Amino acid sequence: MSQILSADFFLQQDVVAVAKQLLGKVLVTDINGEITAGMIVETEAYSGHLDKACHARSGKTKRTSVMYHEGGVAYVYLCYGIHHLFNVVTNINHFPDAVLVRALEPLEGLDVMLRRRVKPKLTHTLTSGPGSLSKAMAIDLNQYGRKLFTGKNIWIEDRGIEVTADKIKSTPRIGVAYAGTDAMLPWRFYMDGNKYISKGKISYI
DNA sequence: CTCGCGATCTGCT
DNA sequence: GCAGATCGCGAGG
Repeated sequence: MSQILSADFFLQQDVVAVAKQLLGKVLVTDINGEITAGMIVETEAYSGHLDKACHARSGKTKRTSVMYHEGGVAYVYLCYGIHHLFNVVTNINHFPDAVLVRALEPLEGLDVMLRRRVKPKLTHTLTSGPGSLSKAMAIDLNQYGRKLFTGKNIWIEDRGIEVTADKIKSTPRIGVAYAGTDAMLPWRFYMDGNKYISKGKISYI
């Protein structure tokens, strides 16, 4: 009943569509035999050179180079010098699109996640926010560029969770006020009512 | 609950 | 030099 997303899934050329399709899918990591899994409940789409909020807006750098790879690899970067943020690279070769995963609903390995986050018990903050979920899932620069469809280390599964269009809400992306009119694009998507949604400040302009 | 702030690294200006 | 796709803490309501 659970199917690892194939390489083809990530080659779709509409990153906004992929951001919506990833809601309800399950992100899994196996780090030194410790399995953790969580349902993706919040995403943001970032689309290539023309998107003023996308890291690829100023071309290819050491940090962004993996965004130019064909879809299906991980783009992980350090934000504010502290937090690792996890993105799914999409689109075909040379088109630097990515989906930022902003929140998960924990499903498996709760004890491992709590230990990594140094938390005594489960609350909605365990995997609410991109930096938090990366810490809970042990995602860091070791995952940079790693393939997401091999079923090893890190991958994404379809477990048949159905997310109908009326359950998907959209808003502008978080923390991208510097992006001019692109800050208003409604490219943040989340599952309505899920308690693990992050509470970041929305940047309208 | 909300607000303000410090931590700490990358890459552009 | 500085701002950034953030978080957790303490103080105040």
